[in-house]
Amino acid sequence: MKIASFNINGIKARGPRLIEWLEETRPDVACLQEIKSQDENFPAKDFETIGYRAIWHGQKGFNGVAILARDVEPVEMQRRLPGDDDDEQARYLEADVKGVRVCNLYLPNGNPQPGPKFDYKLAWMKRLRARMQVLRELEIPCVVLGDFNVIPEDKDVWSVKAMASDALMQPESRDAYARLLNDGWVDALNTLNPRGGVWTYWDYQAGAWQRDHGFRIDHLLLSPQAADRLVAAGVDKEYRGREKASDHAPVWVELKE
DNA sequence: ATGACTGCCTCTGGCAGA
Repeated sequence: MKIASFNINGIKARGPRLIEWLEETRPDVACLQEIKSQDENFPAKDFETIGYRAIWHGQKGFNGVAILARDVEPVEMQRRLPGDDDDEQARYLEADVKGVRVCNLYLPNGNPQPGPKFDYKLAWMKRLRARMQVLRELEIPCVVLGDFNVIPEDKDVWSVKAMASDALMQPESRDAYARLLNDGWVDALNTLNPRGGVWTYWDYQAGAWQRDHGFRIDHLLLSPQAADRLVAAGVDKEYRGREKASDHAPVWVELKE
């Protein structure tokens, strides 16, 4: 069972690229972030045409997440991250698909830091930890995946110096991410690539893609019951080099049936 | 190097992204 995550940076702008990727790689589940679409404009029919059913949580202009499943309807289990009723941003969606709990997130970027946006990021990560503790206690195969907007370690970035003051790699961001792993979640890409040097994002600016100036911020975290079934994980890097590409590449994990 | 690019919803320039 292949479960993928893709920050598409606008579902309207990325439509053809997205359909192309789904048809070429055929993941069982595809979690999308930054759909930047209101609910009524979500192109569900385009996905049905190629065999995917979807649930989505949109928002005007930015954010927005969706879960697509091949041949089956994703069963929605949670919408919005619990812990703050005033949080209106569309960043979290959970579903059961073929016996696996799939939790799709778009974690706040947090720049500039310090400031209110960074405070929101850290508060969001605290709420995420609480949710993931509940999920882990279910003792089921569960994958929490998406754009975490955290560079976990120095080996996950092309230049530590260039990114030193960025919210993505502040000690507070990294500590909050490390706490998730310490609670018993397995970072699939890191486990299979312990030496680092694996990127999932390349900036549009300054020829970052051509120079391979990237970093790893899209993650797939596995509950123990999912980690037991880990077969492979990877980055569909090639899609970052195509015409009208997102600035993120898709990431995926393969679990034993 | 105050640089760079892209998408969104238009107050077609300002914000957000990372």
